[in-house]
Amino acid sequence: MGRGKIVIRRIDNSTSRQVTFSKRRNGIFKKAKELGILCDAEVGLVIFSSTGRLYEYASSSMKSVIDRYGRAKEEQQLVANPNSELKVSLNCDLKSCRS
Amino acid sequence: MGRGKIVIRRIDNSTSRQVTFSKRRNGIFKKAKELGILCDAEVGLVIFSSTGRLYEYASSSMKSVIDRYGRAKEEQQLVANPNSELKVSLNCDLKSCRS
DNA sequence: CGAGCTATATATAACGT
DNA sequence: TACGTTATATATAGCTC
Repeated sequence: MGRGKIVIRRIDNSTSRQVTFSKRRNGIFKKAKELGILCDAEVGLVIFSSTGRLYEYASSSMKSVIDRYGRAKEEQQLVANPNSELKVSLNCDLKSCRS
Repeated sequence: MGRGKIVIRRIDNSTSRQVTFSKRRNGIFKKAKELGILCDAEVGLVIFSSTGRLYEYASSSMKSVIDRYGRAKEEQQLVANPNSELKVSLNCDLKSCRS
């Protein structure tokens, strides 16, 4: 998206990499916000630059996103590896929640 | 970006919302991957659709991103609220790491 | 440097099937 | 309803200041 087409590989020149990082970081944060609003989704985005600096965006709060992520992952594990008497009822509950 | 300009507000029609969600989700994941590669950044993206389904992308692993996020947040707290004898040495260390 | 400025490359909204 | 298509809106690469 620009004057010339680029190949997606690490930008060697440090200055160019910083400039591109700044521009694209702004772009992806905007996209994340739009997705959250347009589609009523909960979005969490964490980015560490190559210099180690943290940038973040969450449509709600990062804590909320990470907590929910942990719970969702636990559910995935249970469904993939059912090993308790909760299997049947849990599967039913999950399926009924899906669109 | 399309046949018509849209306003960024929640899409009321459920079907349209799902379609837009699917397209934009793909788009933002692509952007996240490109940013990670081009700029040598560590990226973590978590999205919960309005139906509650989880979608995720991490340039490394989500665990790595979340762990690093937690550590970065702790550092931010320490720098913002210095309340220990570690203040001076920690500030020095952090500053020397910045570009 | 960091902040704009276009020309182009991409993403995607509105339609077709 | 889920997939292609394509006209348009956006993002952004390379420059300029």
